[in-house]
Amino acid sequence: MSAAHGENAAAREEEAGGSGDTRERLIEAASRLLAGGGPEAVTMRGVGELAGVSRAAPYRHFDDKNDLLRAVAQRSIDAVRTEVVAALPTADTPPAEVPAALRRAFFAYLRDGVDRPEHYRLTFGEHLADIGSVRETAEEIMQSCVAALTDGQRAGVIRAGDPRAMAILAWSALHGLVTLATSGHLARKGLDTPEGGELTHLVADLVAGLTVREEREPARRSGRGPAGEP
Amino acid sequence: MSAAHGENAAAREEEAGGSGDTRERLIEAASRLLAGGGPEAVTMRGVGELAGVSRAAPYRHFDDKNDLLRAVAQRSIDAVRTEVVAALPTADTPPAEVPAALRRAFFAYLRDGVDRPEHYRLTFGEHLADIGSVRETAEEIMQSCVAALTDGQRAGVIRAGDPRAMAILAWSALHGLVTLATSGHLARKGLDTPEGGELTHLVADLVAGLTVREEREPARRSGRGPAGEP
DNA sequence: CGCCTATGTTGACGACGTCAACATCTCTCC
DNA sequence: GGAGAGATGTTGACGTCGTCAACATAGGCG
Repeated sequence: MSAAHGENAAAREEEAGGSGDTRERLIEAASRLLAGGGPEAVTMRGVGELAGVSRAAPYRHFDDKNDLLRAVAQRSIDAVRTEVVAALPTADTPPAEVPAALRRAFFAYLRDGVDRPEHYRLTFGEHLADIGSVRETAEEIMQSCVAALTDGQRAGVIRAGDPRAMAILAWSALHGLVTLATSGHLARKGLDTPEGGELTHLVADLVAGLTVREEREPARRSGRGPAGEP
Repeated sequence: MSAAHGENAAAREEEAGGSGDTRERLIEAASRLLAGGGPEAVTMRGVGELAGVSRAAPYRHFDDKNDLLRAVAQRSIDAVRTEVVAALPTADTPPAEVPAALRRAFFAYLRDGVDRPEHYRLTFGEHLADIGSVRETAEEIMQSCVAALTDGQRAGVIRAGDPRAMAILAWSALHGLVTLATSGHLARKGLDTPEGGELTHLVADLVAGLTVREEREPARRSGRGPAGEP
């Protein structure tokens, strides 16, 4: 009832050169199966086989299937965080470049989700139980976004308002775009190229809604959108 | 490969007084199990038992488990559509009341999702395969929203911009709020009462972003939010 | 050397989705 | 009325899945 997760044997041999290789191969195999057919396609037997071990071997490294999937999800959200935080504007970003940086960060998030839909759904969806750690990482991304918006407000390029509320709405919109697009509720045409496509425009609109109003209008339907960076 | 779904026997005895009762009980049972523990908790055996029939009886009314869940999802989204469309402003709505009507409609959507999270995820999530019909209903909701925004623009209360893009972003934001809230990524405190809570404020902010700018500021953190209808 | 732990294997169990075979009930048509 | 047909429901069985128990091996350490 109170044991931490993933406290299976061999959890602590992190960088010991031993044979932690197997654990790695298991995660990789699970990740591959996940990408191929969603969580249902990740079977312990299949993972073992793909990793070159037997069907019960994964239980030497993970408590159960949920624990294994959690490791995959954690790895996935860590990558998202790295990418998004790197793109977000900081206090040092010249004010004029803040909107472009926001667009880059938002689009990176969107792209991660759309490119690996099963990983995204696993990470931010409902399938997983007991994902405290994943949730923490998500909260870190949120905090970075709030900080970026606050900086932008100080610099006079982000409109007034509770930055946390704005970040939640922006994140929700991105999350919605990813899941709606990948579940087929949205046309997804043109997202193959990073610059083109409807989602690019939507991200631009989203950022436009966060910035202060100048003479700029929503910038819709203008051949090359404002997402081509300065 | 080309057969329509749900074309099982007895699919056509819709209002025939016969014993279509069983089909109804099966859907009800599946719905109950779904609400209790997600799609994994919906087992054909369990559905049969809860409906008072045997484990294979559901196959007389549905092609397979997916078909049964699709029926549940269709019923769910139909209810959402009815509720949301009823709340949306129409061309006859006095301009001054358009924002409030939008808030009501958006909040109804949000509330439906948060109140029955498993149904919502089933309907708008990824679990289901071959949900053409569900997707069509979702598209109808979208169209109604686009129409409402267009009317609002004509009436001068909705800001300029591509109404379809605005509707997609708004829907995405609502969808994101629902799924993030119900998967625990968001604090969900206070949503028990329809008027209170953070989500109410967020919906208000969302609508504020769609309306024309007057002297109004984002209206955050003001004890009783603008969601208490006029 | 002998033991302990980490790691890996096979065997087995129960739950699940699903199909086939059989039973029953009802309606229709002669 | 009776015979057939179709709709509806039942049990039996199969293969797959997650998971545990029992057993095997191998390496480190006293």
